[in-house]
Amino acid sequence: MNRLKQLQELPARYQASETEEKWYSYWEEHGYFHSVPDEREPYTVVIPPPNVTGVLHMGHMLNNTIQDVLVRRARMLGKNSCWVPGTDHASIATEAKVVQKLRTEGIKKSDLSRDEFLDHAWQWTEEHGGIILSQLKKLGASCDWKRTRFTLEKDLYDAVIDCFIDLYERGYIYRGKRMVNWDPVALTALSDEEVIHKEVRSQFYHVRYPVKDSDRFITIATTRPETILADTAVCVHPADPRYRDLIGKEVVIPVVDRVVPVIADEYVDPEFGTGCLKITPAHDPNDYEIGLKHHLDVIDMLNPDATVAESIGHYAGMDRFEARKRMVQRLDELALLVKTEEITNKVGYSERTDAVIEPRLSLQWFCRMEELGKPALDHVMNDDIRFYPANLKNSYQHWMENIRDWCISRQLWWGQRIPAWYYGKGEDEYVIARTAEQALSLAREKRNNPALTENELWQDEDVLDTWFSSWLWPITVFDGFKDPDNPEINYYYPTQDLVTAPEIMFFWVARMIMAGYAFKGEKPFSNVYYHGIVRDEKRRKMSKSLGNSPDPLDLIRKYGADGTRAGMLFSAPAGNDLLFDEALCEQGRNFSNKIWNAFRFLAMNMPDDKELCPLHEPDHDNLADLWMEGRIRQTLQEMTHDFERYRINEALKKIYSLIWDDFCDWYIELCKADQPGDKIEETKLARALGFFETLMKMLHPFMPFITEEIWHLIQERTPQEALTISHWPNLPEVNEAENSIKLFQHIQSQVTAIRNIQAEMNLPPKAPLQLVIKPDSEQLSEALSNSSWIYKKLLPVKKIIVSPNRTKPEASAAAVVEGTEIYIPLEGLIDTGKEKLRLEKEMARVKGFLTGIEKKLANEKFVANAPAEVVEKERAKKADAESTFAKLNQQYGELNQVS
RNA sequence: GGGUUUAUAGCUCAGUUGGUUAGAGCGCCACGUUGACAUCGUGGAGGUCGGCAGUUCGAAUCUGCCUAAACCCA
Repeated sequence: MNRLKQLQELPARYQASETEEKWYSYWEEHGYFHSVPDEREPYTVVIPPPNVTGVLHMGHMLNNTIQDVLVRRARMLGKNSCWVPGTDHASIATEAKVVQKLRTEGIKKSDLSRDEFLDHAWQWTEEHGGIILSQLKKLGASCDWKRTRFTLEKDLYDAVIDCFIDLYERGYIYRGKRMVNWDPVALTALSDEEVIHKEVRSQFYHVRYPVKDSDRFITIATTRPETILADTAVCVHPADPRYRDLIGKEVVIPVVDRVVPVIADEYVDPEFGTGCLKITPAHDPNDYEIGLKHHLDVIDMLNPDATVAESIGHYAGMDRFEARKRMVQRLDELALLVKTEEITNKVGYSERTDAVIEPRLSLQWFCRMEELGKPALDHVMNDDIRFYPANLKNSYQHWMENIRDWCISRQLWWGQRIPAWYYGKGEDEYVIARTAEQALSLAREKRNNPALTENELWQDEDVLDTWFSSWLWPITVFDGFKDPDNPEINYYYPTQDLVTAPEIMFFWVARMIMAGYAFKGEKPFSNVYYHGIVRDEKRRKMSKSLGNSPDPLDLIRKYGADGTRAGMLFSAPAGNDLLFDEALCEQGRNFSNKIWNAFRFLAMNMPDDKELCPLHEPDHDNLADLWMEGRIRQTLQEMTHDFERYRINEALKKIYSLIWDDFCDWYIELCKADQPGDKIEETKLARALGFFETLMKMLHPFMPFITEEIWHLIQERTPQEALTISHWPNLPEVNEAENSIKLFQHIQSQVTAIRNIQAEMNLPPKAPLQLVIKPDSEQLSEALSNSSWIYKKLLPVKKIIVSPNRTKPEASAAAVVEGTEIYIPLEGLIDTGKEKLRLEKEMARVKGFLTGIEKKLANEKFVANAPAEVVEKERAKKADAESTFAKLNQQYGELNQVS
């Protein structure tokens, strides 16, 4: 009784926050999101693990909303849905945050031991870790929380070490001195992918170097004049006539007065700059290559923090940019600075610290990519793994075919420590081992020295790139390294869908695919759905630093999680970036409210004394029922098609329109009792509730909370009957469905035409109308007669006559809808001038249409060449248009007689 | 410099193998609230599909060139 009363008195507005709290904990308590292997088909998704100490941003919102829609739908389709959540230790980002935090406490990283630092880092992780996961719950993410993993937890740590050792033994990992991308703020090497090239305005300094034993000069151009200090040659194109005679001579490097050779190499572009290139092998990758080729000296002028090294003898300890200024000044004083021009060039910045990357020669660990990349490329190109949108295969292919070895060592402490133990300073004096003991015995063997002690061994100080652990994620979350044949990995792997952004295709997707084939001999997932980047209305990427990103949790508070989810998805066409607009979340909230009020209206019509059981069998004598049922079936098919192509926003738009336009604006209107205040007939109400239930199922993956709420308001349900674990609707085919839809839509068009007349003739919306409907066939006439109640529900009908033989009543407004003539007698009300204008406009439209078709049909080539079907269709269109025009013309003529 | 993609109503986007005087949402305009919803209802006005040329009976849809923009790689 209480419940019935509650239903009668629902608030006029939907209250999102209480509802969301209630149902999320309900779902969690009943373990609906927990998956264990069983006989069902698995549907597995691994979350792209966010940074453990991060907070939810708009990109996460979009990413996880999409995953949740897919996972929830799969669950309703009867699959064993398993969405594995977790976080990433984000080596460089987290370490930077911890260092910064310690600095505010007056502690320098260099004052701490490795263990002390890691204690601080773990403490930080425990304080901030997992915030983002709890935020995902607010969004409604139906993750299997019991499976939450972290890339630095023991099992996953061990897996990374196993992986390193395995690859080392297979010859894919090597140590070498190479030119790497050096981040002088984070003090670590980075991979190529972690460098962002930005276009900037730079000064291009033209500097002349004196040619030794001559009064000539040779002019070079550079954007980094401080590196002159480390020049070891000047290079020209061998065929460049300007400098040909200087090849083999020597020049004097300004300021340091070092004498270096002038060499020739075809690498130099004579058109660019002065055509004369200064060579600094230690500080530029191309120069390094030239240096190797010509056996040049390598002079490293920078300390790790990008200050000038003591050994250079000038500007020692000075920051590189300060040194640059001073160098320019000095060159000017020496009258060697020819000119300065402003140019646009690309400069590499650290993805994490935004510091200008310094190419630096250093000893690092690398992973060979060529062989690992081969299957990863092939299986994407042959669609074993499908990309959505597919055109991203092109970038993938391009990257894969030009792949370079991966620098995997990072000069950081937060991460998996490289399992290399050294026993000497030589580049090869190391062993790879899981433990110190193992290392010792290996080292004794390798060195052939059984007396070697543990104290003479030291482990590499560095850790591995975070992506070197992330690439194993689809395997390690199911303990596929520790226990390669366990039932879980056998059941869940390969996973089905991966949802991510194109910007991490190389960082992560490509490498996961490599790892999948390298360690499991099988792809890690079948489909990769790439969504766009969330941008603001000015197309700027949303970011914290720009301050142009709303706080997702604020959005959820304002518009509800459902409204926010809908808003994100509305603006998210597959593959395109989305211009986020808060108005779309508002639209989502309004939609929630619309649904709420539709239900509230039905609830108000419920009997006072008993529960009403929703009916799922339509009334076959009620055209509206047959139509609604047909529309639902249609929409289900269309949504299935959209999901197959990952067109999630399209699917949402369809169910949105089905609920709002079809169900609320037409179906519910037709359920209403004739008299205001009277209740809806019980069986009609029961059927409306039946449809409502189906619609809630169809909307549930997108807007899980309000749908679950309404689901339980419609009927009392046991936990086994919760919407989130219910089955996706599957409506049986019905004969005549198509005809019912057509007939109903014909009536809809008529009703709209009549409303148009009401509006254009300025009739008060409630002024009673007489309607004369003149269909063009007996059969249609009978069908419309049987459904004449529909007109009465939707329009203020005083009297309605349906007959194919009626002539036009005098002084009436008229219209022709798909061959059916409509008259509205307006004795005394009609404004003949206006009505004439209306008809003229309509006639002009039809005439224009007709002219187009006649032209086409008059074209002999068209009639001769076009398929018969098409020609036939044009002829039918012509006949229809002619008939409509004739009817309109007659109506117009009669109007003339009246006036 | 190399590669990829995009260019359709004021805005954001649909438009299946070329064949309905081009569709949706938002925005805009007009009218409307004693019967769920103004976080609402009803009706309406807006594009000839970036430009040029071509293929074709027929092109927003195919081809070429041009212009503009975005992204990736070097």
